Amino acid sequence: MDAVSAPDGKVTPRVGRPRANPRDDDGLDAREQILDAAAALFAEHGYAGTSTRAIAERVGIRQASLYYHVAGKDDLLLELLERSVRPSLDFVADLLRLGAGERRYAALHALAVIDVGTLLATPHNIGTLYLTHEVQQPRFEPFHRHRAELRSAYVELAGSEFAGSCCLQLVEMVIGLRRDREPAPAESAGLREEIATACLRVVGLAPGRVAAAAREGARLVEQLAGEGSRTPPA
Amino acid sequence: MDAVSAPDGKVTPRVGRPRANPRDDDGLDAREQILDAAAALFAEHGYAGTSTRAIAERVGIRQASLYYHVAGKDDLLLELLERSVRPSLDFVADLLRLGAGERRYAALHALAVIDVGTLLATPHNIGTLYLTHEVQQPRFEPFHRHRAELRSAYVELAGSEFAGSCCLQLVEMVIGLRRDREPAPAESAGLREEIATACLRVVGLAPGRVAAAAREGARLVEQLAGEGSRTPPA
DNA sequence: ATTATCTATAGATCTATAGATAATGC
DNA sequence: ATTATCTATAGATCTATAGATAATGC
Repeated sequence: MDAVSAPDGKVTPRVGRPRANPRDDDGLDAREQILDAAAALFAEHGYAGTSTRAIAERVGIRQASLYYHVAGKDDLLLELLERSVRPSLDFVADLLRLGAGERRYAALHALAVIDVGTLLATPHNIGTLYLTHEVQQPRFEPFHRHRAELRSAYVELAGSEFAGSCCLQLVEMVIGLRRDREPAPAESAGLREEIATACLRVVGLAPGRVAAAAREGARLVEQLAGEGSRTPPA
Repeated sequence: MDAVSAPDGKVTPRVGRPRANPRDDDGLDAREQILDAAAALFAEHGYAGTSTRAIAERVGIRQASLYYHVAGKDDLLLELLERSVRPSLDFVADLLRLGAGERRYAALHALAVIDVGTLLATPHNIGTLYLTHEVQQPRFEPFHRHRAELRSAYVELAGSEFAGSCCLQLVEMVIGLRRDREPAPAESAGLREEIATACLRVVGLAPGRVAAAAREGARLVEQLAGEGSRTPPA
């Protein structure tokens, strides 16, 4: 046994000097614990409003000890941002292929369902960080590239720049809904469908055809989520 | 003449010790100059990312001199936030009255047009501050109340909580569009219509009735904007 | 005399680095 | 010996207050 995860939450001996205020062992390695603490605090107080000291305190270590695991605060934000787009992005290529021609609307529905799902599955509602102003700094360019890829998938499936923007905007509504009131898992499933259906309406699909496209979209989601080793989002 | 505004932009003598770095006289009083500088900097670097020193420097005064006109940084943010909702809110009562019954969709369209208009008219795209995390502090409760009023107007006209959220979300899309690329005034008019029409579609109005509701909505906007002493938004 | 600024500064941060130390592993 | 932490601190902020000063107004 490798001296880290305890199957029952008991404290497990670690290499290195002991922490000042050890928390219950959650089985995560130190970097992951730090990312989780940062996510929670960034989401509540914003990036600039969160000090490295506050992050360290939540983890149970001293402020300076963060730097053994992490290059700096921006390092943390970048990784969290990436985790909020990557899972959706993993499906984009397949969806664009499957969505060529007739099944465009089904694919759009599926993309929305998946993307709302990853935003819901994200720990501590990281999506709130999308609009933090610091994100515009060149340091976060990799995230921007990935989000732009996602956006252009919406544009292609929705049929125009404007319609694509509307869909992305509707999908990201889930961030605010989740902030105002954490939805129960049961509601979440319905929310994914509702938002995806709103996307179909906003792009101008005739109401008579919305239900069919939604059904076909749901099939696409199951097909893609089942197929790879990927986890289906929440 | 009252020693402040110069009709031709020339420097006008002021009461009080001269400023360290006087800018060209823009005719605004000091508080207004400070608000404008704060808006520009908050929008670019965020609230937490903007120091009082930076605001003062943009105005051409020393950091400490701000406090003669302003109680603190949060004072500035609150006032800017209020200015981004108040103009729309001034129309809400009338729209809810006019929109009872059959004209609900026309009133929804009108509300969206007006609201996109005020977000477009806002100096330095203040709307970006809606999602700044500091806004959640109790200090900014007055703004929250006003935005909640606006939101519930959308909910009432759209017919459900969810549909109302969708509309508000679509309207606020203009903030991001404006951030990515400042739209020319000519595009702005079209944008208002496009977004308002997207709202009608997203709430499920039959496509055949969208155009008529949009026309009627446009009439409502003219009627309301013309009627009071209020300025029609940009 | 009044007004709007200035200079100077206290006190409270905050990030990141340097070097010491308390565990385990061999 | 290696690892993961600790303590201590430098250097750079940042907000807000106190008191001085340079204009205009009367």
